[in-house]
Amino acid sequence: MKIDAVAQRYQISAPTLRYYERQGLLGPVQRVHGVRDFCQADLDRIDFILCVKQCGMTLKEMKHFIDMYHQGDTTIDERLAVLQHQLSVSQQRQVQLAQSIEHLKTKIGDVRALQAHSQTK
Amino acid sequence: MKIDAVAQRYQISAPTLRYYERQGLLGPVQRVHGVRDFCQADLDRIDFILCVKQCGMTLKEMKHFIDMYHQGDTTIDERLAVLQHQLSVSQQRQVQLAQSIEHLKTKIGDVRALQAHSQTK
DNA sequence: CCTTGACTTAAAGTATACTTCAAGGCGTAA
DNA sequence: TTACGCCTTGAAGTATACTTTAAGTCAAGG
Repeated sequence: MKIDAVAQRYQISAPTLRYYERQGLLGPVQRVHGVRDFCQADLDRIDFILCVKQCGMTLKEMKHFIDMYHQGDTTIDERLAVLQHQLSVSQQRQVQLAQSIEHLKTKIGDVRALQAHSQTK
Repeated sequence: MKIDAVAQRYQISAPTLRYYERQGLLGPVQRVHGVRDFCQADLDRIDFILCVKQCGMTLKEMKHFIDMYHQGDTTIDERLAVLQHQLSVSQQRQVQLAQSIEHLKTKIGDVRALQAHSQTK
Protein backbone atom coordinates (compact mmCIF):
# COMPACT_ATOMS: atom_id res chain seq x y z
CA MET A 1 0.00 0.00 0.00
CA LYS A 2 1.45 3.35 -1.04
CA ILE A 3 1.57 6.40 1.15
CA ASP A 4 -1.36 8.24 -0.38
CA ALA A 5 -3.67 5.26 -0.03
CA VAL A 6 -2.65 4.88 3.61
CA ALA A 7 -3.12 8.60 4.20
CA GLN A 8 -6.63 8.43 2.75
CA ARG A 9 -7.51 5.34 4.70
CA TYR A 10 -6.55 6.84 8.06
CA GLN A 11 -7.47 10.43 7.24
CA ILE A 12 -4.01 11.80 7.93
CA SER A 13 -1.63 13.50 5.51
CA ALA A 14 1.22 11.76 3.70
CA PRO A 15 3.77 14.22 5.19
CA THR A 16 2.50 13.26 8.64
CA LEU A 17 3.12 9.58 7.88
CA ARG A 18 6.67 10.40 6.72
CA TYR A 19 7.11 12.49 9.86
CA TYR A 20 6.01 9.56 12.03
CA GLU A 21 8.52 7.32 10.33
CA ARG A 22 11.29 9.91 10.85
CA GLN A 23 10.36 10.06 14.53
CA GLY A 24 10.82 6.30 14.78
CA LEU A 25 7.16 5.52 15.40
CA LEU A 26 6.93 3.60 12.16
CA GLY A 27 9.09 1.24 10.20
CA PRO A 28 11.51 1.70 8.57
CA VAL A 29 8.80 1.09 5.99
CA GLN A 30 9.86 -1.07 3.07
CA ARG A 31 10.66 0.76 -0.22
CA VAL A 32 9.99 -0.50 -3.72
CA HIS A 33 12.09 1.55 -6.13
CA GLY A 34 12.46 4.07 -3.32
CA VAL A 35 8.69 4.31 -2.83
CA ARG A 36 7.17 3.33 0.53
CA ASP A 37 5.07 0.17 0.51
CA PHE A 38 3.22 -0.15 3.81
CA CYS A 39 2.67 -3.72 5.00
CA GLN A 40 -0.01 -4.98 7.39
CA ALA A 41 2.30 -4.57 10.40
CA ASP A 42 2.81 -0.92 9.45
CA LEU A 43 -0.94 -0.41 9.18
CA ASP A 44 -1.45 -2.04 12.58
CA ARG A 45 1.17 0.28 13.99
CA ILE A 46 -0.62 3.32 12.54
CA ASP A 47 -3.80 2.03 14.09
CA PHE A 48 -2.05 1.86 17.45
CA ILE A 49 -0.58 5.34 17.06
CA LEU A 50 -3.94 6.89 16.24
CA CYS A 51 -5.61 5.08 19.12
CA VAL A 52 -3.17 6.18 21.81
CA LYS A 53 -2.96 9.63 20.26
CA GLN A 54 -6.72 9.97 20.74
CA CYS A 55 -6.15 8.86 24.30
CA GLY A 56 -3.77 11.78 24.79
CA MET A 57 -0.40 10.07 24.49
CA THR A 58 2.40 12.24 23.06
CA LEU A 59 4.65 11.13 20.19
CA LYS A 60 7.56 11.00 22.65
CA GLU A 61 5.70 8.57 24.90
CA MET A 62 4.72 6.47 21.89
CA LYS A 63 8.36 6.40 20.82
CA HIS A 64 9.35 5.13 24.25
CA PHE A 65 6.65 2.49 24.15
CA ILE A 66 7.63 1.32 20.68
CA ASP A 67 11.31 1.20 21.63
CA MET A 68 10.36 -1.07 24.54
CA TYR A 69 8.28 -3.21 22.21
CA HIS A 70 11.36 -3.74 20.03
CA GLN A 71 13.33 -4.77 23.10
CA GLY A 72 11.04 -7.76 23.49
CA ASP A 73 9.49 -9.72 26.33
CA THR A 74 11.57 -8.23 29.15
CA THR A 75 9.71 -4.96 28.77
CA ILE A 76 6.19 -6.42 28.97
CA ASP A 77 5.61 -5.31 32.55
CA GLU A 78 6.62 -1.73 31.88
CA ARG A 79 4.65 -1.62 28.63
CA LEU A 80 1.57 -2.85 30.46
CA ALA A 81 2.13 -0.23 33.15
CA VAL A 82 2.42 2.52 30.52
CA LEU A 83 -0.80 1.46 28.83
CA GLN A 84 -2.65 1.19 32.12
CA HIS A 85 -1.40 4.60 33.17
CA GLN A 86 -2.57 5.99 29.84
CA LEU A 87 -5.96 4.36 30.33
CA SER A 88 -6.34 5.99 33.71
CA VAL A 89 -5.30 9.39 32.33
CA SER A 90 -7.76 9.01 29.47
CA GLN A 91 -10.57 8.10 31.82
CA GLN A 92 -9.85 11.19 33.89
CA ARG A 93 -9.97 13.27 30.73
CA GLN A 94 -13.24 11.62 29.87
CA VAL A 95 -14.75 12.65 33.19
CA GLN A 96 -13.42 16.19 32.92
CA LEU A 97 -14.71 16.48 29.38
CA ALA A 98 -18.15 15.31 30.47
CA GLN A 99 -18.16 17.93 33.23
CA SER A 100 -17.04 20.69 30.89
CA ILE A 101 -19.71 19.69 28.39
CA GLU A 102 -22.37 19.99 31.09
CA HIS A 103 -20.89 23.33 32.08
CA LEU A 104 -21.01 24.46 28.46
CA LYS A 105 -24.64 23.38 28.13
CA THR A 106 -25.49 25.55 31.12
CA LYS A 107 -23.73 28.52 29.53
CA ILE A 108 -25.61 27.92 26.29
CA GLY A 109 -28.84 27.95 28.27
CA ASP A 110 -27.84 31.28 29.81
CA VAL A 111 -27.14 32.83 26.41
CA ARG A 112 -30.39 31.46 25.02
CA ALA A 113 -32.33 33.09 27.86
CA LEU A 114 -30.57 36.37 27.11
CA GLN A 115 -31.41 36.00 23.44
CA ALA A 116 -35.10 35.39 24.14
CA HIS A 117 -35.11 38.41 26.42
CA SER A 118 -33.54 40.74 23.85
CA GLN A 119 -36.06 39.60 21.24
CA THR A 120 -39.11 40.42 23.39
CA LYS A 121 -37.83 43.92 24.11
CA MET B 1 -7.65 38.61 44.80
CA LYS B 2 -3.98 38.68 43.82
CA ILE B 3 -2.54 36.69 40.96
CA ASP B 4 -0.95 33.95 43.06
CA ALA B 5 -4.18 33.25 44.93
CA VAL B 6 -6.07 33.04 41.63
CA ALA B 7 -3.40 30.79 40.17
CA GLN B 8 -3.67 28.43 43.12
CA ARG B 9 -7.45 28.43 43.01
CA TYR B 10 -7.64 27.44 39.36
CA GLN B 11 -4.47 25.34 39.28
CA ILE B 12 -2.83 27.37 36.55
CA SER B 13 0.39 29.39 36.73
CA ALA B 14 0.56 33.14 37.34
CA PRO B 15 2.48 33.66 34.06
CA THR B 16 -0.35 31.88 32.25
CA LEU B 17 -2.87 34.28 33.77
CA ARG B 18 -0.75 37.25 32.64
CA TYR B 19 -0.47 35.63 29.22
CA TYR B 20 -4.26 35.31 29.00
CA GLU B 21 -4.65 38.97 29.88
CA ARG B 22 -2.07 39.94 27.22
CA GLN B 23 -4.02 37.90 24.68
CA GLY B 24 -7.14 39.88 25.49
CA LEU B 25 -9.02 37.00 27.09
CA LEU B 26 -9.07 38.76 30.45
CA GLY B 27 -9.51 42.24 31.72
CA PRO B 28 -7.67 44.55 31.62
CA VAL B 29 -7.57 43.44 35.25
CA GLN B 30 -7.62 46.28 37.77
CA ARG B 31 -4.26 47.19 39.36
CA VAL B 32 -3.70 48.38 42.91
CA HIS B 33 -0.28 50.01 43.05
CA GLY B 34 0.48 48.21 39.80
CA VAL B 35 -0.49 44.83 41.25
CA ARG B 36 -3.37 42.89 39.69
CA ASP B 37 -6.51 42.59 41.79
CA PHE B 38 -8.89 40.10 40.18
CA CYS B 39 -12.59 40.86 40.73
CA GLN B 40 -15.49 38.41 40.57
CA ALA B 41 -16.08 39.15 36.87
CA ASP B 42 -12.46 38.23 36.18
CA LEU B 43 -12.84 34.99 38.08
CA ASP B 44 -16.01 34.16 36.16
CA ARG B 45 -14.14 34.83 32.97
CA ILE B 46 -11.35 32.47 34.00
CA ASP B 47 -13.97 29.89 34.77
CA PHE B 48 -15.37 30.32 31.28
CA ILE B 49 -11.93 30.11 29.69
CA LEU B 50 -11.06 26.89 31.50
CA CYS B 51 -14.41 25.36 30.63
CA VAL B 52 -14.24 26.00 26.89
CA LYS B 53 -10.54 25.13 26.89
CA GLN B 54 -11.45 21.71 28.28
CA CYS B 55 -14.01 21.50 25.50
CA GLY B 56 -11.22 22.01 22.96
CA MET B 57 -11.66 25.68 22.08
CA THR B 58 -8.45 27.49 21.10
CA LEU B 59 -7.36 30.81 22.63
CA LYS B 60 -7.97 32.46 19.26
CA GLU B 61 -11.57 31.27 19.20
CA MET B 62 -12.05 32.39 22.80
CA LYS B 63 -10.68 35.80 21.86
CA HIS B 64 -13.17 36.04 19.03
CA PHE B 65 -16.01 35.03 21.33
CA ILE B 66 -15.00 37.52 24.01
CA ASP B 67 -14.65 40.31 21.46
CA MET B 68 -18.21 39.58 20.35
CA TYR B 69 -19.36 39.59 23.95
CA HIS B 70 -17.95 43.10 24.34
CA GLN B 71 -19.83 44.21 21.23
CA GLY B 72 -23.09 43.53 23.02
CA ASP B 73 -26.52 42.16 22.17
CA THR B 74 -26.17 42.29 18.39
CA THR B 75 -23.71 39.40 18.56
CA ILE B 76 -25.90 37.08 20.63
CA ASP B 77 -26.93 34.91 17.69
CA GLU B 78 -23.37 34.36 16.54
CA ARG B 79 -22.16 33.74 20.10
CA LEU B 80 -24.84 31.12 20.57
CA ALA B 81 -23.87 29.53 17.27
CA VAL B 82 -20.22 29.41 18.34
CA LEU B 83 -21.07 27.77 21.65
CA GLN B 84 -23.39 25.27 20.02
CA HIS B 85 -20.76 24.42 17.44
CA GLN B 86 -18.25 23.92 20.22
CA LEU B 87 -20.71 21.70 22.07
CA SER B 88 -21.15 19.54 19.01
CA VAL B 89 -17.37 19.32 18.48
CA SER B 90 -16.87 18.40 22.13
CA GLN B 91 -19.52 15.71 21.95
CA GLN B 92 -17.83 14.21 18.92
CA ARG B 93 -14.55 14.21 20.79
CA GLN B 94 -16.31 12.54 23.70
CA VAL B 95 -17.52 9.73 21.46
CA GLN B 96 -14.10 9.30 19.84
CA LEU B 97 -12.41 9.28 23.22
CA ALA B 98 -14.80 6.60 24.47
CA GLN B 99 -14.02 4.49 21.39
CA SER B 100 -10.29 4.94 21.79
CA ILE B 101 -10.54 4.00 25.46
CA GLU B 102 -12.31 0.77 24.52
CA HIS B 103 -9.66 0.17 21.87
CA LEU B 104 -6.94 0.75 24.47
CA LYS B 105 -8.60 -1.67 26.89
CA THR B 106 -8.50 -4.34 24.20
CA LYS B 107 -4.81 -3.69 23.60
CA ILE B 108 -4.15 -3.92 27.35
CA GLY B 109 -5.93 -7.27 27.35
CA ASP B 110 -3.69 -8.44 24.51
CA VAL B 111 -0.52 -7.44 26.36
CA ARG B 112 -1.78 -9.05 29.55
CA ALA B 113 -2.34 -12.30 27.70
CA LEU B 114 1.20 -12.10 26.33
CA GLN B 115 2.51 -11.44 29.81
CA ALA B 116 0.73 -14.45 31.28
CA HIS B 117 2.07 -16.57 28.45
CA SER B 118 5.70 -15.47 28.96
CA GLN B 119 5.43 -16.22 32.68
CA THR B 120 4.26 -19.82 32.18
CA LYS B 121 7.15 -20.53 29.82
C1' DC C 1 16.71 52.60 56.15
C1' DC C 2 17.23 48.52 54.05
C1' DT C 3 16.26 43.94 52.99
C1' DT C 4 12.77 40.62 51.66
C1' DG C 5 9.32 38.75 48.95
C1' DA C 6 5.72 39.12 45.85
C1' DC C 7 4.57 41.48 42.24
C1' DT C 8 5.48 44.04 37.49
C1' DT C 9 7.09 44.38 32.32
C1' DA C 10 8.68 43.13 27.51
C1' DA C 11 11.00 39.98 25.01
C1' DA C 12 12.98 35.82 24.02
C1' DG C 13 12.84 30.86 24.48
C1' DT C 14 10.62 26.13 24.54
C1' DA C 15 7.77 22.08 23.40
C1' DT C 16 4.75 19.66 20.46
C1' DA C 17 3.16 18.41 16.19
C1' DC C 18 3.05 19.11 11.97
C1' DT C 19 3.42 21.57 7.16
C1' DT C 20 5.72 23.53 3.45
C1' DC C 21 9.45 24.05 0.30
C1' DA C 22 12.96 23.13 -3.12
C1' DA C 23 15.06 19.96 -5.85
C1' DG C 24 14.88 15.82 -7.79
C1' DG C 25 13.80 10.46 -9.22
C1' DC C 26 11.07 6.83 -11.44
C1' DG C 27 7.75 4.43 -14.39
C1' DT C 28 4.04 4.56 -17.56
C1' DA C 29 1.25 6.43 -21.50
C1' DA C 30 1.56 9.06 -25.77
C1' DT D 1 11.69 10.25 -25.68
C1' DT D 2 9.42 13.29 -23.33
C1' DA D 3 5.86 14.74 -20.43
C1' DC D 4 3.00 13.51 -16.44
C1' DG D 5 2.05 12.32 -11.97
C1' DC D 6 3.24 10.44 -7.81
C1' DC D 7 6.78 9.61 -5.10
C1' DT D 8 11.39 10.88 -2.62
C1' DT D 9 14.62 13.76 0.60
C1' DG D 10 16.37 17.21 4.11
C1' DA D 11 15.64 21.50 5.87
C1' DA D 12 13.18 25.28 7.08
C1' DG D 13 8.80 27.25 8.46
C1' DT D 14 4.29 27.50 11.13
C1' DA D 15 0.83 27.35 14.85
C1' DT D 16 -0.45 26.94 19.52
C1' DA D 17 0.26 27.60 24.13
C1' DC D 18 2.94 28.60 27.31
C1' DT D 19 7.47 29.39 30.14
C1' DT D 20 11.55 31.66 31.21
C1' DT D 21 14.53 35.52 31.73
C1' DA D 22 16.15 39.99 32.95
C1' DA D 23 15.46 44.07 35.00
C1' DG D 24 12.84 46.58 37.92
C1' DT D 25 8.88 48.39 41.48
C1' DC D 26 6.72 48.55 45.80
C1' DA D 27 4.92 47.79 50.66
C1' DA D 28 5.83 45.76 54.96
C1' DG D 29 8.82 43.92 58.72
C1' DG D 30 13.19 44.13 61.41
